[in-house]
Amino acid sequence: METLSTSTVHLRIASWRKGQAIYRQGDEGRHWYEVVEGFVALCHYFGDGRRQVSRFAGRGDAFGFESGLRQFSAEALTDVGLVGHAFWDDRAPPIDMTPPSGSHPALQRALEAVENTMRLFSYPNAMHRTAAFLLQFSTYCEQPDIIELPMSRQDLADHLGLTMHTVSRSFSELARRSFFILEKPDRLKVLDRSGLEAMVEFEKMQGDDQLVA
Amino acid sequence: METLSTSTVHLRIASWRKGQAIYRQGDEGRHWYEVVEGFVALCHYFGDGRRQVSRFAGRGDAFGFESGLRQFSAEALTDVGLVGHAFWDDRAPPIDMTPPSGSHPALQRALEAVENTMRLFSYPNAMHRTAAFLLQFSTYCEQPDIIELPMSRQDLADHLGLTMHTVSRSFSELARRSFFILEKPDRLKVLDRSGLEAMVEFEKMQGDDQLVA
DNA sequence: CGGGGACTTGATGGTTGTCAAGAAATGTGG
DNA sequence: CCACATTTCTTGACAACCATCAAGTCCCCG
Repeated sequence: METLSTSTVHLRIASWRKGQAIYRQGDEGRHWYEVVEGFVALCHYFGDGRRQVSRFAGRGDAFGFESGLRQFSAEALTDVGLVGHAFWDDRAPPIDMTPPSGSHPALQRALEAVENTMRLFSYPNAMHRTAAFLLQFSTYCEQPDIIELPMSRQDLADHLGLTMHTVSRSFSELARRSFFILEKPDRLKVLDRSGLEAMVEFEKMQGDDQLVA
Repeated sequence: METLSTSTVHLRIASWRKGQAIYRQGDEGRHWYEVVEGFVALCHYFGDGRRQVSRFAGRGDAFGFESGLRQFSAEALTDVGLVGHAFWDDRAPPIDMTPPSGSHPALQRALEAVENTMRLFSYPNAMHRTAAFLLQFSTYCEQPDIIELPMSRQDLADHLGLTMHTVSRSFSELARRSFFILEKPDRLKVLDRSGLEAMVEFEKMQGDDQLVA
């Protein structure tokens, strides 16, 4: 951990280089982190080599709440700047993580992020799932119609439960249908955002009269 | 909400009947809940009718942390007993939801539960995914080798990202291979637990030398 | 005992994973 | 700055898997 500056004992700003692991599955957790700059992939490795990317964390997101052994690895997709918070020091926690009475704690946001990811899996096919992901991810991008992807096709595949090939085919198909242009593999220019939103039936979510039993 | 007893202003024990909704997507969240008895499905409805069951909550699990509008519906799969905690009253929170310094707060457990669900999606096919779910769920069952399922095949399908038919076929195939016997559709007797565990390559998770980049 | 819902099973077509090859992008050394 | 090597990405062909449609069976409850 390359410390750049230290404001208090339990709060450190540090940076990692692209490709480095911030921590690994199996490590003992001592800190949780907020992303200041760049992108991090949180992923779980299985014994047989499968990898599950549970979410990508960008500016403002927090991760690393496992206080015992890490269940995930945190991998820097780009050069990354983080604020690290020590678990063992709970004097004046820098972010409110107390019960959900008013404030909006980091842990709750992490839960929502994972739940958002889970929703991707309800889409019927690879193209819809890919489109839904792109819309989700576009909120991280500065220009509204340019999506720059810090992660590889394999990272996306491990996130979406598909293969790299199917992800690539989905991109190509969406581009063929003029939803966007693939300027480079990791940079796409959105032409028809509302078309994408319609395609993924963007979570009307209003309490439409769904009944139980 | 049928109140059975009231211990303080912000903590109520209540029960729901099988099939009832504890709350619905779109409602305003006022409480979070702990399950005392029975099972609850947390599910998200999409505008086009798709349903995603993000997790099942059993005894000891907590749910309902969305303090704004509910993103999920909570549906009672069986008769259910719950402890409800009001958000707006933070005097003496009944369960520790403070930062992860030692204790094991309810919110953190919920995050882990969703992350566990996500791992199911990394399995290559329906049978493996089903087997992995059954092993996960068996921890709720009292007798180690009898799994009683409170949820329907459709609930399972919405949880696993499959159709009811494929879930049913997976059950039949696993039974045909003698991993268990389907005594009834909702009750199965496990014959070969270690075989199931081997099949799903049960999370060795040890920091085996996985490298990044 | 009878009716209705839930579950199971068969047949078929569409989608995705696999295997394989080729194209594009990236990095390196001259 | 260019040539080459390496990695990443794309695309094609084929097989395996799953969703769909359609019956049929089982189970639960009246």
